[in-house]
Order: sequence, then structure tokens, then C-alpha cells
Amino acid sequence: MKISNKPQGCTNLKLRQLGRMVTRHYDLYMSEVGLKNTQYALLSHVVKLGPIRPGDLAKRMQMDASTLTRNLQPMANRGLLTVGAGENARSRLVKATSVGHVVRDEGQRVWKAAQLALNERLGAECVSALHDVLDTCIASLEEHSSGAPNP
Amino acid sequence: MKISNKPQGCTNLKLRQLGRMVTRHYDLYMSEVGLKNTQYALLSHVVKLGPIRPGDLAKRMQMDASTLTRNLQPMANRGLLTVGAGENARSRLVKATSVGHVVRDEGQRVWKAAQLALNERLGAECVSALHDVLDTCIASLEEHSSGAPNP
DNA sequence: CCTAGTTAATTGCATATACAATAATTGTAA
DNA sequence: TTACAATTATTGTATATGCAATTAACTAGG
Repeated sequence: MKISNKPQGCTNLKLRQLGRMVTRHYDLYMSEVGLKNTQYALLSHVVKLGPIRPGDLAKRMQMDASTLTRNLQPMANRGLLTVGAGENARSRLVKATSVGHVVRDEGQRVWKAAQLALNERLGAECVSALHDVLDTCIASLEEHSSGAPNP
Repeated sequence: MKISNKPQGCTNLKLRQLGRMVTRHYDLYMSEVGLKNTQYALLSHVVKLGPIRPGDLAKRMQMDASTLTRNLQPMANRGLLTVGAGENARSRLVKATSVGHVVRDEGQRVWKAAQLALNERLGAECVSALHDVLDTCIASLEEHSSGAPNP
């Protein structure tokens, strides 16, 4: 794949456009288990990162803390996870319920189908190239805020 | 940059994470002229694509028509654009006002600053690679836009 | 002990996003 | 020509997103 010398166009625009397209693709699949793409991502993180404080989880997901607070609510209401007391009275711990674990497994099944279908539509090589450059960019922008890789 | 054989991880997750990061970056700059990154993108499209029907504009931006309807409202309220009558009684035409043109030009100024700063943070080469693969993916998904889902 | 600064999470406000359903209109075939 | 299908835009409902402001609670200094 040829690489141009100077960046042309708007990075933000391109990212958002592809983001919308890919999000619609995933949502189509995830709806089979009653999850939005974002909810599956959140649930997966909670399952893998065990009991975790909201603030830390938000940092891991490159998400504003207030966004996380609200995204947790519909899932807590459905009984997929709990936002319980932490060590301090001011800190909390998020963890997945047993139902949450089950739904995550179901979600993982349809996620795999969605990912395979996307690989098919774009070509595995193209998806790999995309992942590589996304990883590089995320890591690059992360440098100013420390954090370990995602699950 | 080495390219892996098989796609690893979730394309949707990576896209959304980088999307959030980059969006925050742009919004920081665009706030200088009172625009959200999305509003600048929309205004630019309207300026460039002249009077255009909402449906066509939505397709161009890979955006749901109902999303576009609502995104137009705050901008129409601010007098940046108008949603006027089209040829039929059921179709409309969106066009930028003179104020809208001025604000677009101001926006373009700060957009350039934002893009340059991003190139700086990521490296121009990395941004170019990102653009290339994003363009490829968008074009690819545009072709078979009749995505036959979940069989 | 009390006060000032810091940190954690949440709430207020505004916008973005999309699917489903609806309204309004146009096109078409019997 | 009228009944029915297709098109175009808009609401209904729900979630996502983030900045600014707020609340609550911990931590230092005095």
C-alpha cells in the first residue's frame, strides 16, 4: 500500500466516518444478545480487569469519567454489573455479576462473528494494517497519561 | 512498520478509543471559534457541496438521516445554515448562510492548527499511514454498502 | 482540631448517534 | 383514477460523549 508524503484531509473526519460505519456493523451483530457495541466493550473490560475503580477504568478506556458513570447505569440496571463500595467512602468498585459473565460470553460469540465478517468485507490484510496503525497512534497519544494495554 | 498476519483485538474498540482521543484534541482547538468538531465537519460539507438535500448529505457523510436532521438544528438556530424548501414539497435543501461561510473560514484556520499539532504529536508519517488505511477502509465499506448481516 | 488543597465520583447541560415508527408526498399500475 | 408502493424527512426512544460545576471525602499544614 502506497503511503503519501504529507497528510491530506482531516484525520478527525475520516476517523469518525469509519467509526460510524464500523459501529453500525458491530451493533447489527451485537443486537442479537441485546448489547450495544459500547456496552460489550465496557462489560469485557470489567470482566477482564476484575473489580476496578471507575476512574481507573475510564483511563483505561480513554473515556471521560463522567461518560463512564453514565454508561455504567443501564448495565447496572440490567444486573450485568455492580458499582459497589470501594476502600474509601469516596471510591467505588465496579465488577461483573454472574449474569454479566454469561452475557459477556454470549457477546463474545457474536463479536467474533462480527469481526470475521468485517475481516471478510475489508480483507484481513487491510484490517491488520488498520489495527497496527491504530495501536501505534493510541500508544503515541497515551504517552502523556500512563496506562497498560487493553484486554 | 511491521504488519501482522491475522487481525488481533477488536477493530471497533480501537477505532472508538482513538476516535475519542482525536475528537477531544480537535474540540480543544475548535472551541476557540465556538464549534464542535462535528459541527465544523458538517458546516464544511454544506459549504463545499452547495445547496444539497439532507438525504444526500447524510449519505456523503456516512451518517444516518435522522442524525443529520438533528445535527443541523443547533447550527440553523445559530444562523450558520438554512434548511429551506427543495424542488418537491417533501424534499429540502441545506445551504450555508453568509455568516456560516465566515465561521467556516475561521474554523478552517483553527482546524489547520489542530491538524498540524496532531501531525506533530503522532508524526506526519504515521498520520499519512493512518489516512491511507482509513481511506481504503471507507471506500471498501462504501462499495458493498448493502451489508447482509447476521444470517 | 481545623482549614485549605486534592482527589473521586456524580450531576447539569449540550451535542452526537442510530433504529423504529411516523408523516407527508410522489410515483405507478390496474 | 384510485389504491398501493416507494421516497423523503422527521419524531420517539435510548444510548454515548465530554466539559464545567458540584458534592463528598481524604490529606496536609498550622
